[in-house]
Amino acid sequence: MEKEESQQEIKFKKGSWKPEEDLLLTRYIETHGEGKWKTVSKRSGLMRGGKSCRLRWKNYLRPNLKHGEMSAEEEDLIIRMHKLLGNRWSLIAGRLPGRTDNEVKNYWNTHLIKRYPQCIKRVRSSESSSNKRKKVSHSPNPPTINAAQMSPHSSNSNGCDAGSSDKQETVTDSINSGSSESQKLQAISNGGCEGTVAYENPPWLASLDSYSSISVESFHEKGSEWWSWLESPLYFPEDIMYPTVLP
DNA sequence: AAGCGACACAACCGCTGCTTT
DNA sequence: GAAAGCAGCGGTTGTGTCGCT
Repeated sequence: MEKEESQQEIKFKKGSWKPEEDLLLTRYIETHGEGKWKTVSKRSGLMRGGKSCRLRWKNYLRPNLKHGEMSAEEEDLIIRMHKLLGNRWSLIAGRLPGRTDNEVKNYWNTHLIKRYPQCIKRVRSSESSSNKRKKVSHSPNPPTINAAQMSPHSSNSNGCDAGSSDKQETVTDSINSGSSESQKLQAISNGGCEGTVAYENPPWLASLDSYSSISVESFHEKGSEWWSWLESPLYFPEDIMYPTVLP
């Protein structure tokens, strides 16, 4: 049985999708709806794996998708969100109507990464200390957010800028190490910076019931409030995280 | 005009976590 | 509670296109 299926998988077609395949998939989903991708791949007549079907639909065929150049607003939001969430592309894409996680990821990797190389370092160093993919809610509701990744970056007069990979490591190290609960919370609420926090703490800190995550329920409840806060210029002063735009 | 390298984007792969049995 | 199956995510790779020599 398993052997049979694995043999069948070998027959799955790979590579670029042809217009007629797109049409088949679109018609099938319009009739039967999304989901059960394994079934889609079998019943639609496509010789494609379920994963491939899903990806094609989500990234290309789905209605209301935007293609083409990112607007300045979208780009700005990506930068802000990336600073906050790191490489959580699906979350970032969720705030960009019509854009997919793959598109955001590609855009970041091809366009923005050149302009903000200091940010790569920061994310990599932060991910190296918490490399495991963070839990994301299965429901369509907002996900669980890892508090370490949401830590606000303080303004500073003590070299504690948000672009500092060292400082980011300090935060995550502190959180991941065997520090006490209160020390961990301190590390988060200070954004890893000892001393003054020049910018107002984020509203979600008040809702933290543990150092590691914010509950789905509380995020759902307060989500829009937090997002609008996130999007405010106060939170990510451009001159701190991105002091220069490289030529 | 041909060859080559860089770039952009689509698609694949491996892994994780949730749901179902 | 354990195992299996499935969906989704992020990293990586493959391929087509464009510009330069």
